[in-house]
Amino acid sequence: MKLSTKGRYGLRVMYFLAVEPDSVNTLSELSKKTGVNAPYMEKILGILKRKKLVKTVRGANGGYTVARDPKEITIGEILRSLEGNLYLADCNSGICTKSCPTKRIFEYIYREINDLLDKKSLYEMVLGESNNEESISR
Amino acid sequence: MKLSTKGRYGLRVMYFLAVEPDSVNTLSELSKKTGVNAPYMEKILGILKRKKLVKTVRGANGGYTVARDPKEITIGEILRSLEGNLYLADCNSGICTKSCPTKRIFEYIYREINDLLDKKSLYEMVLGESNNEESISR
DNA sequence: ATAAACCAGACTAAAAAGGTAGGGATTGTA
DNA sequence: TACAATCCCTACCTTTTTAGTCTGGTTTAT
Repeated sequence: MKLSTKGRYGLRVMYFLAVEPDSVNTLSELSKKTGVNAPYMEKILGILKRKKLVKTVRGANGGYTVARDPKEITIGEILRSLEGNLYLADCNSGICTKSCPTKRIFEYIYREINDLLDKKSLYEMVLGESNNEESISR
Repeated sequence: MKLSTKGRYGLRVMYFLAVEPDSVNTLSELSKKTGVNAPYMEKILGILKRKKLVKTVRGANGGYTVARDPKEITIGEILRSLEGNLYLADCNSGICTKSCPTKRIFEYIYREINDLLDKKSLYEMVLGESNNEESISR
């Protein structure tokens, strides 16, 4: 159970976009800032665009911006859009019928993790450096 | 970000062992109960044994039992033993230097998820059916 | 002895992740 | 209008991981 690079790189690029929400970053700028090769970064940005987390400006002088107020975008939303659903359970096997305890525990964990991730906004992450320090590094 | 079958099957088998902590289950019994084919179940049990989550009795009439009091075993311990560390971050790239916000957010999430998983014991999972119902299905 | 059980490691097929490539569409500017 | 800068899209490929299989052990109660 590990986040893939898509999730990590995706969150990283969202950070750089959120830092300057009013300026347009080109793919090559974002590739440089994040340290991720351009074609792969482009793929990730494509996903983020389809999920309406980034906006694009096409043509010359175009590029990418964050689609919405970073205060309204949660870490959970970003990760789910790139990692697929964080759904852990998957009760196959006739074993787990109506009241399967394994299934219920997975559903519980699933909800808790998502709640947790949705409590943290992209904006808080940007602020992290300064005022959130103490709540983050315990 | 999804649990592999190892984690799911492993938690399932730990549940069946915890339900009757005093009886010895053979591999084939556990394979039947969990609905997982025997050779693969055996592999999973091997991992759980090395992690000291199950005990074995070798030879005829042998089998598997839970190694410790289910109250002392957490869901997190089980999942980590099968899924590897749930470590999400991994700041490569000179980009993320001393005060990388992405790294810190991942470390924060990592701790929170592990805290969460370690708050739930195997015993509580076994009880789930009856008294934990309302806290689990919200 | 023998049969019932666990043990250990190597092998393989399938899926997912990670990365590449290349051509197409859009648009600001000269 | 031409052209260069830009996003856009799909298909492909390689590597790693997952999931499962196989074989041949070792241990021990009867």
